[in-house]
Amino acid sequence: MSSFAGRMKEYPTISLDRFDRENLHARAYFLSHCHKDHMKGLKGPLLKRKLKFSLTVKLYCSFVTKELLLSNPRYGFWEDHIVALELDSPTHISLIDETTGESEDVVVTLLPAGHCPGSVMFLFEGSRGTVLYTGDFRLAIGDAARMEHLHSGDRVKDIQSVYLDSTFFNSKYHQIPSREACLTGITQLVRDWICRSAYHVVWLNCKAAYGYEYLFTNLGQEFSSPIHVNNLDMFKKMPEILCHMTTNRATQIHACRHPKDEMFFRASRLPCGSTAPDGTPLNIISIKPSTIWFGERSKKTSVVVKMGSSSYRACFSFHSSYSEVKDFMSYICPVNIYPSVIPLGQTLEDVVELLKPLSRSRSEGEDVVYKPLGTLKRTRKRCTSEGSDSDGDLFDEVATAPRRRKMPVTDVTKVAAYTQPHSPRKDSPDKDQMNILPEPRPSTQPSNYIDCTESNDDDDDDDELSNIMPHPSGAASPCTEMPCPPPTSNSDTTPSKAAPPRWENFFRADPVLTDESELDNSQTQSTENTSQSPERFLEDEDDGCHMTSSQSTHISDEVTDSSSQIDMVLVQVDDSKAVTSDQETNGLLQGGTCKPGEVASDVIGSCNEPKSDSQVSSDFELPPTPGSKVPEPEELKELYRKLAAGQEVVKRKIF
DNA sequence: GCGATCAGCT
DNA sequence: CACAGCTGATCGC
Repeated sequence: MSSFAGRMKEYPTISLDRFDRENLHARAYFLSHCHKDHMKGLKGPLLKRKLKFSLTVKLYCSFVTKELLLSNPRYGFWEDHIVALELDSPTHISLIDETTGESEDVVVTLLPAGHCPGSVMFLFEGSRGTVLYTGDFRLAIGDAARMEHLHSGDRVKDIQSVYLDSTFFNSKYHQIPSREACLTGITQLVRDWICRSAYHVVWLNCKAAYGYEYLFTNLGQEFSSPIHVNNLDMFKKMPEILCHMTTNRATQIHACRHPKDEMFFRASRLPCGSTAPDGTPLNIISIKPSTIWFGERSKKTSVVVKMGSSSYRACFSFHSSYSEVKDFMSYICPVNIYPSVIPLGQTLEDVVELLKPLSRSRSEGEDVVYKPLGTLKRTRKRCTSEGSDSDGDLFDEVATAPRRRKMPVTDVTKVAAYTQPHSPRKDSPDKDQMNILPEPRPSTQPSNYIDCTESNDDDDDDDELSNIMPHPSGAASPCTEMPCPPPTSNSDTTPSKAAPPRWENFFRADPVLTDESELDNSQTQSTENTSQSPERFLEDEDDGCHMTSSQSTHISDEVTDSSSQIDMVLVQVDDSKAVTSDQETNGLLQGGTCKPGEVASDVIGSCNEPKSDSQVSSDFELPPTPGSKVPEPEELKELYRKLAAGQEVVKRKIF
């Protein structure tokens, strides 16, 4: 959470992302994005009164932020005082003191921040130097080099100060998998689940905040099925978002909310109350996007980790990792870096100390080398990174920014994707800014997918699945192509592949349950229907869990090597890895073939029961799932025969 | 009645 | 482990 007080040393007459206290006297306001912790005081009565009598005080933000802000009527009084600016378009602003008439000019440029729809950074240029206020951001490594307005000609601008989103500037978050990698993992889990039957639904447990639209729109696109959310009013002018989301509950992917949604989920209900009209209980998994949870893991994990029988954590970050921040700051190498977020468990001093090596600010003990011919040069020992200066600039002027090769601006799509993918055109800034859809990276699609490689599950409770899964042996998902098969009343049959689903025939739009007794009732019923043991609820909350390893590594806690910036590869399972190392170690595949109804793959780690560090074989000694199909001796025999012959025993999905 | 602040909760 | 909120209680105006 931002603890930025609102003002920058260099330009104290403007306020950013804070609108209370001293900021009430600002000459101009800037809002980087529409998250509440950056809007403190924005609807305060004092500010409202000030606006009423002011002709010059404005709020500057992106077009999307303006739209999102004004979709909340409580901010309606800002309407005539908001100036929406295009991305990457330097704009001259006069900062006028209305009492004295005194004026100061600055040029501000909005840079895409990749944090949530409409989020931007503000670059200010004026008589007191060039400063960058980052707001909250998620940029990938190398993105800064592609940002035109951080450069002047071929060189990086000389930036005096950066007011930095340091949320994850901590070695715990040294590496966070890329947006694409996280998306791939989540997509795969969703695919595995919703393709089992029409009654298999996914609940994305996302906190109510802008920032998940990237996930929603990509999933919506991937499965040609819109995501159910409570409200879409704020996106009414953003067709690219709108077309992948819906307020119609008859869909398989949900991101709806309810004040007691976790309780609903534990009762096998969706927050919206949607049910199948024929009374068939829905099989719901929850996916909770998290970053901090992953950062707390001492071992590397997959991008998606199974928590309980039907709940998953998926890595997902709105903020840049340590490496990404480091890359960004090393590249622009400002004189000062002021953190605007103090991560939990750290002090301001900790963060400042960590940031010092990335800035040009003079620190104690740092030598100042005087140049015989006039200007002085500071040692550059710390302000280096790849492509840094060679000896050639030994006599650089003090004010010279570090020399960095600007990248061709041909690959800005990824940088701008989250907020605005293209350089805005003058004729339709709105439309441009609302296009937040990045192109998914096809290269990260798995080439081989093992439906079931982890049998080290908790589960004693996936009955609902075993009743429904068409392939008790845990073989490949029936869904091998999109769109998903239509729902069938007999879920034990493999659905036909061609026809698109007709959800209206299978879902009933019941009013959302609010009555406790009704909820309790539904819970009872649901429990009966699905044979879920009460223990499951405990497991879901179990935090004493232990990661299983998988091929896909994750947040790395190594701070030593900044060169290893490779995104964690998610789902690349080659044939030789058709059996997980766990299984191999355990000489497995007896009871270790996939349990019916299991969603598991090399991408998905599991985290449901406390296990020993060595990931003991007791993983596979769990009692069989009640109601599941125990392999017949003939089947086992056949399995052993295939194993002995080196044949495939697990079906793979080929993409 | 409203806003600010905090505890508690996801 | 909670990234960004929400609700409810309390207090002051």
